[in-house]
Amino acid sequence: MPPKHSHKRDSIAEVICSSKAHPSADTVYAVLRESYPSISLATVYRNISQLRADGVIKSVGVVEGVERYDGDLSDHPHFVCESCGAVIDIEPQDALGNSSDEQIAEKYNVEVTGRHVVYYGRCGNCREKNK
Amino acid sequence: MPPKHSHKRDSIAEVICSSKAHPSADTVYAVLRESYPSISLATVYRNISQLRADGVIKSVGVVEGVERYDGDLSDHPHFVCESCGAVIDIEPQDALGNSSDEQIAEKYNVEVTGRHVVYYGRCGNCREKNK
DNA sequence: TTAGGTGCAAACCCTTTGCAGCAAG
DNA sequence: CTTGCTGCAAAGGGTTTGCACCTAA
Repeated sequence: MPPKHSHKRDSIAEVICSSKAHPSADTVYAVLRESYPSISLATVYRNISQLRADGVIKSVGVVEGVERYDGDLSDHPHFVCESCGAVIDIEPQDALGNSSDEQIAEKYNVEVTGRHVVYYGRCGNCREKNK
Repeated sequence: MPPKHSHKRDSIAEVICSSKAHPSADTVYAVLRESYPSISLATVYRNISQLRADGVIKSVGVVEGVERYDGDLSDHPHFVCESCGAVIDIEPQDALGNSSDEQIAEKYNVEVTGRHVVYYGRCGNCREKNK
């Protein structure tokens, strides 16, 4: 049978995709309570999980113990404020190797104190196991 | 008065700094139970926190819900296996812009499916607040 | 009718903290 | 002494899950 439709799931996706703040589950929950006063946090978590599996949204990592999500699936850098936890998009052309910290600092009005490059995938062990 | 000395803290730092696996608090705990059968997980967490504040170790982020640590303070890329959670060091010269995914895949025997560049620091708002 | 979606509450799990006792300067 | 370190157990806080009910195809 054809996949079902869920207004709430659509709304959750919309909140994440239309925001530039990389919201957490709890933030999405707070926003949606205005439209769906009875919505449950569990519903938000479950739908976020499914939206991730469906490739509609992705995680940008855990900031201050809370997972943050992004509706922009393109591979791009982020800036994380260590004071308030804000997550800011950095344009791909400003990535490491193309731009200095000073250039990023000026362009995005931030102070860069550190950077981190992470690759994801499967390690040699897991590939051997045909996982 | 001069700062005190703690054999356990030294051992915790040593486990992290001598490992290339980027261990979690729980992994450190498991290792140290061999030398200190009565050590508490709380002690591991407290000392990790202090070692971080002292700049002896740093966090490499949260993998599968668990924080991982690195005794190599240099700014370098990592590879995270999405199957088993392994964290592998990537040499700085292989960072984005200097190396293709294929080159990384071959050199480190991994399969790269994604990458992420993160800058850390203070955002404009927080700088205005003189935080 | 029937697989999937939802709310609620409890469970989970990693991490932190309060407290009393211990150890080192 | 006096400050810091430790173990224990409990508390915290974000996320997941079991269950019964509801909803859309």
